[in-house]
Amino acid sequence: MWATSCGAATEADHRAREILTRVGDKWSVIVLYQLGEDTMRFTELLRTVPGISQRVLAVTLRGLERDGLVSRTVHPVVPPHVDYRLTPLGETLKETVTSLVRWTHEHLDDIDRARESYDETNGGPPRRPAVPDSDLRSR
Amino acid sequence: MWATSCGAATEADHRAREILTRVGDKWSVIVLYQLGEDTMRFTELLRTVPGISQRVLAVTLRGLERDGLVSRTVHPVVPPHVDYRLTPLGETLKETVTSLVRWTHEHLDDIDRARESYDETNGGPPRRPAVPDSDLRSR
DNA sequence: CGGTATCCTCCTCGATACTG
DNA sequence: CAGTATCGAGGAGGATACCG
Repeated sequence: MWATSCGAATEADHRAREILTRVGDKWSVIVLYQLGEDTMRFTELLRTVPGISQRVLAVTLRGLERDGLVSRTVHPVVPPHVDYRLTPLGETLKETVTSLVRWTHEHLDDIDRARESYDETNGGPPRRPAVPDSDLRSR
Repeated sequence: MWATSCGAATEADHRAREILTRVGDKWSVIVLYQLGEDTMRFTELLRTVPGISQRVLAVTLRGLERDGLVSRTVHPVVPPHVDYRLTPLGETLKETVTSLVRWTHEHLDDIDRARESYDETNGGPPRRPAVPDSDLRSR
């Protein structure tokens, strides 16, 4: 229903690609995965997803919330307490996300080996374009 | 096994996130999905994945090939004939990718609605940082 | 046909600092 | 605790041109 022999850029295709961009985004998948395990607070996510910055986590959560995948609950206490959890819609994605993450863990080694052998036959790992040094413009 | 309460940035986690970046990349998922349907030639993919540029398709395929997910077969004829298809490793990802794409199509409307209602309660869709208008340089 | 080579432009992400 | 504001660097991706 998608891979029609004719490659017309339908509206649905365009939208689908847009959504995939969100779902496929670097951090969204991980955050969704974590929330699939349990309801979590902001700082908890910040710790559990090491490497993510405060700002990016905030942006990511906002995006997921806007898409209706994650809900945000503020408990009016002090200090503030905010819970994030999957919405029913988010739950429908849970299995797919889980299998994606699981696949990744199961095949880390395969990919490592594939890359090694690829880099061997071709010359080394993908090289940087080699900065022309004369690129440092006025600052 | 992943969501350990302690959020130490293990090597595996780091690698896993790297792989997710590849798998979750905008175009990779779509290309993998297409190749899941059938073996395809370069130009065929170029048409079937409307919106992708020649360069980006080439880069994407190179990446997938390096990761051992896609194989490239050159038939020494003129004009050149090159086939791309999933490797056995790529096949192991097929189901997950398919369900991801299917989910996307099934929930396009849900997401649209969620965004609308979100944008309604908050002020309009996420705005651009407001281009300082004096940014429109010569074109 | 199936790519590379360049160039250039956003847009994402990270670091840092400040606030309710 | 849970964010927002600001800034700056880098990479992803598009347009275009050319090659085997």
